[in-house]
Amino acid sequence: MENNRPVRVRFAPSPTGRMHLGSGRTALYNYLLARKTGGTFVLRIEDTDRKRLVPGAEEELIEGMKWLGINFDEGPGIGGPYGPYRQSERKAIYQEYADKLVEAGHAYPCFCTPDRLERMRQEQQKRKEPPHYDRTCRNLSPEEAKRRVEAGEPHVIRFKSPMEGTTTVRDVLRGEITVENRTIDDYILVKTDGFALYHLAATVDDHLMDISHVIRGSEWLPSLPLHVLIHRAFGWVEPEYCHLSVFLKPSGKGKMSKRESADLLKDGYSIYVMDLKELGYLPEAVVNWIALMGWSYDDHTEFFSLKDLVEKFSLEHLNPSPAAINFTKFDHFAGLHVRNLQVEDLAQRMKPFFEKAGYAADLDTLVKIAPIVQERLVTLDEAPDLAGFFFKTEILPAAEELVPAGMTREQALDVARQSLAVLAAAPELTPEAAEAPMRELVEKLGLKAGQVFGLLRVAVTGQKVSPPLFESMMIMGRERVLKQVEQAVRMLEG
RNA sequence: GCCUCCAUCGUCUAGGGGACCAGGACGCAGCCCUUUCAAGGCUAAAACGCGAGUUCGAAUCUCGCUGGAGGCACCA
Repeated sequence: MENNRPVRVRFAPSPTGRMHLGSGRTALYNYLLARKTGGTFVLRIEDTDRKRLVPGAEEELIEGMKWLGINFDEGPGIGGPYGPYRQSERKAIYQEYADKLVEAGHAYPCFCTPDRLERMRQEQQKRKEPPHYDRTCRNLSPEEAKRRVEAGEPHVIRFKSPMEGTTTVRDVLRGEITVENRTIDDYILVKTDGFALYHLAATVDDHLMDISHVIRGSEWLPSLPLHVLIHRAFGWVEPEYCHLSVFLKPSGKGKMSKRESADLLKDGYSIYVMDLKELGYLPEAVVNWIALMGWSYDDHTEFFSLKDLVEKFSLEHLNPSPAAINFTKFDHFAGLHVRNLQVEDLAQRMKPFFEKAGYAADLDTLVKIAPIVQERLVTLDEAPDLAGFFFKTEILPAAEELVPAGMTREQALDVARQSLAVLAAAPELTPEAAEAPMRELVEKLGLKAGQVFGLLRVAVTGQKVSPPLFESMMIMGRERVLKQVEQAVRMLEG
């Protein structure tokens, strides 16, 4: 099915909202196929609807792709031989091609008012008919239509779709799909204001930009016959089409709504790519996770870097059925990729999150901390909770937390005093030098390691949960550690 | 309502007529390891939607049903 000839593919989002996981995956698959085949990945902005334009959306989109590591070869900002790459800058091109279609008899001007169309639709609804244009203006003579257009009468351009027969299209994932032509409406190609609508603009651009494979969301599948018909009306050969399954909400019941997306954030999740960055997820994890929603490599390999994916990706292993978003599995991948990082890299990436939490974290210390927090993190955002104490000027545990479960305050005091003596006597506070004498003390006292180390953990870090105790003490330094334990003794005395 | 697509453990999936009393992963439960939290290791429970047909043989092919999803704008 798929050879390895260099493809020309495009990701064609409209800047009408935030970049979500679904668009991220579409961009990713396009990118992967382009890199895999040594082809070209084009970014095209579909901004023909000026009313729905959201300021900053294009910027966030490009930022999101950059964060994920999905770089495009041609597009806004960097240009290319097939530009411009914003459809709003291509208005004249669509007008020209719409005219060609009218001249060739494949399209016609329609003078019906939005008002009339609305009434028509309502009646059709009432009669339980599918909403469609009744083709009134299709029957106008070309002469009359031309005269009214030249008289300046407001009009749209509609596609003259065949009224009988069938149209067969091909989708890479689904094979041949045949539809009855009578179910294909005379869709509007150009609006009254002269702007092209998606169906015309995308089709013309895909041809003009020499796109070989259209990989897009399956919400476009129903309009595929129309797009193919437009290509054919021009006498063009259509590209290969590949419609990706949709992402469903975690319950599997339908697509995610705006409301539900907002609720998600309260649980520390989001379907918006840049939110995930903010939440401390690694882009590597996002890529790995979404790549595997609708694509698989074999029956056991799940950990992939972007580079791995470029090497392994192919259209054959795509799955046509919808996939429910599963954030629990995402967390799993997030953890795997944190653990996969080089220590220096992890330190570097944690830095902004420590700073955001109000800690003046220096890179040298973060490099020391990284190995002991690495296997405990799912997101970078969790790092300051776990290891912020290293940067605190004052660590003040609550006195009652210094008393381990099943122990009296007096017993705890005794343990603290003896621990302090042992630690102070140790040549240095490294795991090698301090752990063995401490364990001897535990044995001598007839206690469990957890009891003694738990007390010390709270005394030294101020936390009940922390990275491994002796490693932490080494990073903190002898002086601070002893000061903390002395403080604990005083607190237990008082 | 109409059109189209989809259908394997709760979820993501492997599977493409015999290798499948269906494999992996997440999660869940239990156990091991253990100074907390993790990580890691082991074990368990857990699926071919239903019905016909084709075939010596069907999770795999065909049809029907059911269920789910998407689409039906002077949005993309």
